[in-house]
Amino acid sequence: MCKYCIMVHLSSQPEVRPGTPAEAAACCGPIDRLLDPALFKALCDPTRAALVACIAKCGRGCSVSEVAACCSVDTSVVSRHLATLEKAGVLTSERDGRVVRYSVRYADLSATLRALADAIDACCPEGCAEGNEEGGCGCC
Amino acid sequence: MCKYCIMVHLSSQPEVRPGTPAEAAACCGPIDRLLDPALFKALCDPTRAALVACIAKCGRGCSVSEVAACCSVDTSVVSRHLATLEKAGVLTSERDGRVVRYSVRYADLSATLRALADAIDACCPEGCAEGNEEGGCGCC
DNA sequence: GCTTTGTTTGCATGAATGTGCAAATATTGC
DNA sequence: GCAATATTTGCACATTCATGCAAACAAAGC
Repeated sequence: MCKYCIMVHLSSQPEVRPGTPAEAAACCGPIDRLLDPALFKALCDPTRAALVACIAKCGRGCSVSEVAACCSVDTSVVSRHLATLEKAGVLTSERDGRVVRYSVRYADLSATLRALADAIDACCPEGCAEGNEEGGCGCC
Repeated sequence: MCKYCIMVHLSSQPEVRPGTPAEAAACCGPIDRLLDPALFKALCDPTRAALVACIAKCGRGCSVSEVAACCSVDTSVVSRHLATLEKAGVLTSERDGRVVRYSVRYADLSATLRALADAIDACCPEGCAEGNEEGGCGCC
């Protein structure tokens, strides 16, 4: 619990919610960790997004040259994009001889997105998600 | 259903799944629409992500100057960032006299993220999500 | 009308980034 | 060892973009 939330708790106010954006910024909640710019940075490029969708729909490990055959950019560019996506945790790579196969980390990726969705709903004052009415918000 | 999937269906193969990334790219599924680079582009900047988290935790409409007090960048920069986030569908704005209040579109944002998570799971060949064993994948 | 406050826009600048080409590296088969 | 195939890296280039400052615009109060 952050400094602000402790303060509010000590004053035993029923609604635990920062009153201003400045207080909210000082109040650390699940959304701070889950709203990770690094993940979005990996997916914000149209070419990279297309590569992820392509590999995801293929449903198996795909080599760099296989993936490069799908899009209009150079193989070296695809290689760099796939490395970027792996570093961001979207893909995994596996070397098989000369070939490097990239596959989507389905479970990790979807779990991260659902956790973020939960964190966003927990911040919703009108209770977008259920189980948000027991006093205090779930944002901190 | 895309051209590839129709072809596969007509040949009555049990497993509806593109065999190569090239076929997968030609196969349009839910993930193609949901893996939208525009949304990620809005959230990929650290400053913008912090602004969203800040407004989300605050739980109410926040003015530009209020939000600007939270971070170290100029008010004009915050104004531009908030406009960008609104255009991407993350925030909504409402004018109240001189003040423009931005709030998070909680329900829309979390629903989009969950739909993407579902689409990713539907592509998973090992059935990360349940209800994926009735023959054929959910990627197309 | 004038002033004040809040927000947006024009402009310049520096940094980051996507891309292609060529070269280098890695691995397999001969 | 040598050739062929697959991937990565170095380099250059063009574009995008985040940022700050100043000016313009909008709305309220006097």
